[in-house]
Amino acid sequence: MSIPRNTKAKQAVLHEISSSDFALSQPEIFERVKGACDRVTVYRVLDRLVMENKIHKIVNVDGTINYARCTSCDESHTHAHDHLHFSCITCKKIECLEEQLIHVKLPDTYQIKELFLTISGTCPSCQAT
Amino acid sequence: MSIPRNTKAKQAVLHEISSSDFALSQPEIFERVKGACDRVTVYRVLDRLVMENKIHKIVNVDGTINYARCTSCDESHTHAHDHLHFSCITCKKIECLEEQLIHVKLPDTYQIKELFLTISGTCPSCQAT
DNA sequence: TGCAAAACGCAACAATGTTGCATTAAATGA
DNA sequence: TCATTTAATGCAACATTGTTGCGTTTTGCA
Repeated sequence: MSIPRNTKAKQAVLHEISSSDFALSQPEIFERVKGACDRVTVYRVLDRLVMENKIHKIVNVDGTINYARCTSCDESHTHAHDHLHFSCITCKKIECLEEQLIHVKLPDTYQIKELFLTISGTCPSCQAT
Repeated sequence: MSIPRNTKAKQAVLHEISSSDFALSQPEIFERVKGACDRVTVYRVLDRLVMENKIHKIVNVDGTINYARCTSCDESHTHAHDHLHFSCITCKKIECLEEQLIHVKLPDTYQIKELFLTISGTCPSCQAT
C-alpha cells in the first residue's frame, strides 16, 4: 500500500469539507477550491480521502453524491455505515445524525454489508413557523 | 393536468419493468426495449410512469437510479416511500422488501417527508454455501 | 540535496441526463 | 370511420458528471 502525501489540493479539499456544516458534492467542492487544482484532481483527492477514512460518501435521495467529514469516528478504523443522513428538501443540505444508529432485522438469508438510510424532509433551520 | 396516453413506448417500458424480478436502470431498460423507441423517450416515459405512480424510483448505494414496479400499492394513492430496498453486491439486483416497514424517531424539529433505506449485501440466491 | 513514486495537469473520452423543435400518433367526439 | 386536438416521439445538440492515459511536477524521506 502506498504512502499518502499531504498535498496542496488535498488540504484545500479537506478544508472546504471540514468548514462546511453540510455535505458537499464534487461540483460544489471544485467551485470552492477554484484555482487550487484541476477538476480531475478533486475526483482523485476525494477518492483518496474516502479510502483514508477522512471523509465519507453520502448518496442523496436524488442520486447525487456528497462528501462529509467523519466527525464521530476516528481515522484509524473503517467507517461504520450504520447511521442516518438527513437531507433537507428546502436548503438541500445533508447532515449526518450519527447518534441515531440503525438496527434492522432481516431474514438470515440476507447478509447485510452496508446500511444506508437517508431521510428527506425539512431540517430545523428551514422550518417555516 | 394532461391526460396520459397509452403509447407503444410506454407499454414496452412498463412491460420490461414488470417482467423483471429486480429493479432496472435506464440503460438496462433501453437495452431491453431496443428498437421500440428512442433513448430520450425512455427517460420521458420513466418520468411519466413515476408521476402516475405506476413505477417507483430507487437510488442504489452507489448513486445509480433504478426503476421497479409498485407491487403492494395500487396506482390511486401516492407511493409510500417507507419500505426497504435490498441491493445485492454480487448480482447487482435490487429488491423491494415491502413488508419491512421502517419507523424512525427523530427530534420534532425534523419534519420527515420521505424515508429512504437501502441495504447492500448478499441476497439469498447469491449466498455461497 | 537527490531520488523514488505519489500526485498533478491536460486532453480526450464515456456515460448519463436534458432541451428545443418539427413530426407523429393516440384518444375523443362528430 | 374520419377529423381534430394535443400528448408523445425522434432527432440533434448540448450539459453534466465521472474516467483514463500519459508526460510532468512535487512530496517525503534517506
